[in-house]
Formats: sequence, structure tokens, C-alpha cells
Amino acid sequence: MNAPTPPEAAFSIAAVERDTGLAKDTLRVWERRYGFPAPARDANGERLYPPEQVDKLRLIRRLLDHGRRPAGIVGASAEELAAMLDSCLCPQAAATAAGREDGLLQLVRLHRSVELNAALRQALMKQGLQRFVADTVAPLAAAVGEAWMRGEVEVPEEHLFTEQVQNVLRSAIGAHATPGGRPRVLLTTFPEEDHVLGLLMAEAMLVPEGAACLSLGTRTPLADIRSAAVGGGFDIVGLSFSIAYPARQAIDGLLELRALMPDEITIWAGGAAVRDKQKRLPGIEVVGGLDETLAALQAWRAVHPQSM
Amino acid sequence: MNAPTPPEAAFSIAAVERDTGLAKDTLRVWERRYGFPAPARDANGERLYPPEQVDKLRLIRRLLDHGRRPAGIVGASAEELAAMLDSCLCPQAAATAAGREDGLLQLVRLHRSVELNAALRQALMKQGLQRFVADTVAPLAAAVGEAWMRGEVEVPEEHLFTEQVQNVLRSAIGAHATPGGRPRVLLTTFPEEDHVLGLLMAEAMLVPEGAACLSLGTRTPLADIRSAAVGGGFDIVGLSFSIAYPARQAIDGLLELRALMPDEITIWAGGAAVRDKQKRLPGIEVVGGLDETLAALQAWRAVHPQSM
DNA sequence: GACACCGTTTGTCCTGGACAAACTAATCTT
DNA sequence: AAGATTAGTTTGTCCAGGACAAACGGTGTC
Repeated sequence: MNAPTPPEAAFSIAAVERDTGLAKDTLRVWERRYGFPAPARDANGERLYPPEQVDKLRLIRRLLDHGRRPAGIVGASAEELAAMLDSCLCPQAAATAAGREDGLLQLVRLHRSVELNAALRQALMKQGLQRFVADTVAPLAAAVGEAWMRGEVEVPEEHLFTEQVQNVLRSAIGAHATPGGRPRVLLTTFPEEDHVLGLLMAEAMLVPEGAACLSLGTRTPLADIRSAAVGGGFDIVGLSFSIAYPARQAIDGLLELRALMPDEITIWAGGAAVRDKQKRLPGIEVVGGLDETLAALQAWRAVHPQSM
Repeated sequence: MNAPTPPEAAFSIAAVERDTGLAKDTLRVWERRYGFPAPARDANGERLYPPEQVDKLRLIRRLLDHGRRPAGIVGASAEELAAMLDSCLCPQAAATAAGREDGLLQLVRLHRSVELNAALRQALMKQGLQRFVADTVAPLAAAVGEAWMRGEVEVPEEHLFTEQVQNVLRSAIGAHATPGGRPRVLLTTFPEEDHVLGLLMAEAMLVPEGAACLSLGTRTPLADIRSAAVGGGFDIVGLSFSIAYPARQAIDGLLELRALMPDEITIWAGGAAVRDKQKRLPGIEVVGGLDETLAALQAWRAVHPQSM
């Protein structure tokens, strides 16, 4: 009844949904419309996706997240996909370079985890928490994502990377913590978003400045964000959106939250999905990058001098 | 197109799937078979679930996880459900008592997070990492789950709790780490499992004993576990299964992994789903509780003396 | 540049049927 | 009494193919 495990070297539709993040309905309708994926069938008529197609679907998913539309890519051959990949990656070559520069990217390997951990801690000690996050972790995370698209890094290595960064950042944040500080910042994501690194990086930028941060983790419903913010006496609520988050949904959700929440609580929104959307987000402070977090904090303090 | 946000005070089927963990197909078939849930419909004929029904579905989901079957509970009234709840909770009253005893459970509130954090750190300092995990964190986690079922704690408070425990444990583990130690233990979960606390607790038990642990995080495919274990020179692979994990799937997956992996690598399996399943898991060491982790470690070291 | 329009693309939802895996319970074996 | 078989029931997942509203891309207008 629970049938997530693939029989041989083929994946059930449920397993593909889990591994690619593409809904079952989407997989079926793509097959109908574009002729891809084209899974085999088992004795019972159920779809069996070969691993190559699952890999291709994962890649398509990422290209979609980077703004492409299905029409051009779902029917495309592997070569065409590779070509698109280049055009998608080139503009971000800077991030890649930064990641490679200090050799950290080479340590994102399953068998080099000890070195990765040591190197991350060393970089943290050398740079301090804020520079570490803004100049090392963030570019490295982008570089890992790109390396994955090129096939240089595997999915579990990306998970390992996330895991190691969490270890380092959570330790460092715990060491810096200033529970009585101001402003009090509540950090979380909307219910469909479960990328945790954005939250941790924001927290790591704020805590050394003396802000009192609390992370609710990911996937908090709007109503709960409101009650947590009001009940906890928070000054600011910070929301993080990954590149995969639909921009429209982010905007609607933020405006809804703004309407729900008392005016004296500031809302910050950060991450790829909301960058450059300040115009459409009245009453909300869009934080375009990690360094802008500091500016936003200064601005808040300038307006709320008594709270220091 | 993306329609996860509920319009008014009602939830779309996608939102209910997200919030309850019950698949869309399951929600529809329950409606057909048991007459519950009974959502309203919007102008377009799409289901709109009122919040009370979503709450009830969440509760049903947990009762299911605790071994009940749908026939008896999906059609049941709120009162009947409450009665079942008691019979489900009573046997575990010990855990509840332990959680309440030191008052930590009262701190699992959105507005008391600072106190919770302080109390957790204090308990850690007083008890040491291993006793803290086995005697405080684990019972408290069980107590929080039960308190949620009673309606004494909300979902976001449970998330907050997980978040805070992660902060404390990851800091402590980082402080104890012995990268060159033996055995080398790889920790992760199967692809359908995403509870992270089990992994962290296991790591927290092992690291003070001088084992070198590496957590891949959750949701690692079998093949990747194999390649990570072999490529990383690990002695032991530890898998964690929450109570919600289907026992059959755990057993099948573990046996498959055993067949995939070289014999010299030991496999440990822990968590509610595999407890008492040792008979059906030849070649795998079932670790029945956190304290048994230490026994398992001693046993391994007795058999592999050269590796010390 | 911002905004409103319009045809096209696209993801999600629907119904109702089917079936194998998981469970329960009763029976048989050691 | 504990374990293995068997038979019957429950239950989650999958399928097909149709439908539709929201999102998008381009064009024209202020």
C-alpha cells in the first residue's frame, strides 16, 4: 500500500514526486502534453521511471526554479538542456569563482566531510560570524547549487553541506546570543517554504549586532506568525524566501500578513523571490541581501531610539 | 495556478495535504468511503476544508501513527476521538510525568522561548550531554507530542521546541567532536523520513564516547547511503525511524541496505518503528533506546579491538 | 517606465474505478 | 503456547482524461 520504494532500478511516481518535488499530477500531465517523461509500465499499468529520466526531471526542476518555462525545456533533449544550463550559469560566474577561490567547494564531498567542517570553522574564526556568512557561506551555497547543476556534486552532498553549515552556524549563534537585546526579531518562513539556511544566515547577521533573534523554523502558517509575534512581544518579523518560491505567492502572503499584524511590528522579507519587489510591497521592508540586513537594522534603530 | 493559500477561513486540498501529511488521494477516498472529511465546495467545485475539520484530520493522523486503523476513527465523532485519545495516552503517562516534573513542558510556549532555551542549556550543563539527551530531551519530546494531542500545545510550539533542541544539541555536539575517533558512524534516515531529532540524539550519545559521527541529515536514498558509507570509510551506519514510519517499509529497506552494503560495515537501526523487530532483521543491530546506543557501541568495540 | 489588455501556457483539481499491499482473524503446525 | 498458513477485509495509491483559473508574455496606451 505504501509503495515509495522502487522495485529494481526504476522509480514509482510517488518516489519521483519525493525526489524531484514535482507533483504526481504534473508528471502525468507533462507526459500527456510534452511526451516527457516517458516512463515504462509495470504489470499493473503503473509508471516506472528510469533513473536517467529522474535525473533529467531534477535538472528541469531547477531550471524552472531559475525562471525558465516548461514549454522550452520539458521536451528538450539532453544537449539542448546543457546549452541552457550554460546561459543560466554564466551570469552567476562570480559566485562560482568566489566559492572555488578558497577551495571550499572541493570539500563538499561525502568523503571529505571532516575537512569541510574544519575549514568552515576556520573560516568562521578568521572572518568573524558576519563576514563568514555573507562572504563565505552564501556564495558557497550558490556555488554548490551550480555545481550540482553541472553534475559535479550529488544531491546527498548538497544535504551534507547544509547539515555542516547548520552545525557551525547554530553553534556560533548560540555563543553570541543576547537574550535581552533589542530589537526582538522573529524569524521563520511561509508554510510552503522549507529552506532553513536563509533563516540561519539572517540570524547570524543579526545576533552579533545585539538583536534578540528567535527562529520558529520553517513552515509557519500566517496566523501562527501573527500570534507568535504579538504574544512574544517582537519588534520585527523576518521572512525568508528561496529562489524556488513563487514570487506572486510571496507577495500575496506578505501583504496578507501585513494586514493581519499590528502596524508597530516591522516586517522584513529577504531572499531571491522578493528581491526587486519592494515597489509591490508597501509596508514591508525588502532586504535584498545579507549585508542589507545590517542597514535595515540600523534604520530600525534610528526610528526606535527608546528601545535601545 | 499555485493555489496553496486558503481563501478565507477554509483550506484547499493542497493546504490540507501540507498541514496534515495526508495525501490528496487519501483525503478524497476517505470522503467517499467514510463521509469524513466533508468539505464545502467553492464556485468551481473545489473542496474547501473548514479549520475544525483540518484540526480533526491532524488528530486522526496522529492516532493512525500510534497504531489505530482508519475504520474506527475516520468516521468517529469528536467525543469518541477524545476517548480513544485517553486510552492511547495513559500507557505513556510516565513520559508525561517526567516531562512535567522539571517544568520544562510549561516552557514550550511561543512567548517563553527564552526561558526554554535557558532551561535546556542549564539542564545540559547539570546533567552532561548523554543524560540530558536520554533523561530530559527524549521524554520531553514525547511529552510535547502528547500535550499536542491534548490540545495543550500548538503545532508551531512543537516546531519551536524542535528548533531550540537543535540549537542546543548541535552546539554541544560541535564542542565534543572528536574527528579522528573510532568507530566512524554515519547517521541518516531513509528518504520518506524527515524527523531530525532522532539523529541528533543518537549523535549526542555517541560523540562523548569518542566516536566520530557524521550526519547526512534526513532523506538519503539507499544507494547514496551505501556510497557514502563505503567512500567515507565508515564502520557503522545508523538509521533513525520515527513512530510515523511504516514498520514494514523500515524492515524491507533495512534488509535491502544490508544486502547492498559490505559485511564489515555494521548497521544500527533505532526508533519506535523498529523496536521489537530484531527477529525480523538478521544482520542488523536494533537499538531499542538511547541508552542501548552505549551498549551497542561497547559491543562493537569488543569485536573490533584493533580499531581503537 | 507603469499599466491594462488578451491569447497562451500551465499546474492543480475533479470523478470514479481498479487493484495490490497491509492488516485481522481464524486455523493448522510444531 | 508460540509460530506459520490461509482466507477475508481494509486501505492507500494509481490511473485516465476532462476542465478551468491563475500565471505568463507580448502588445499597445497613457
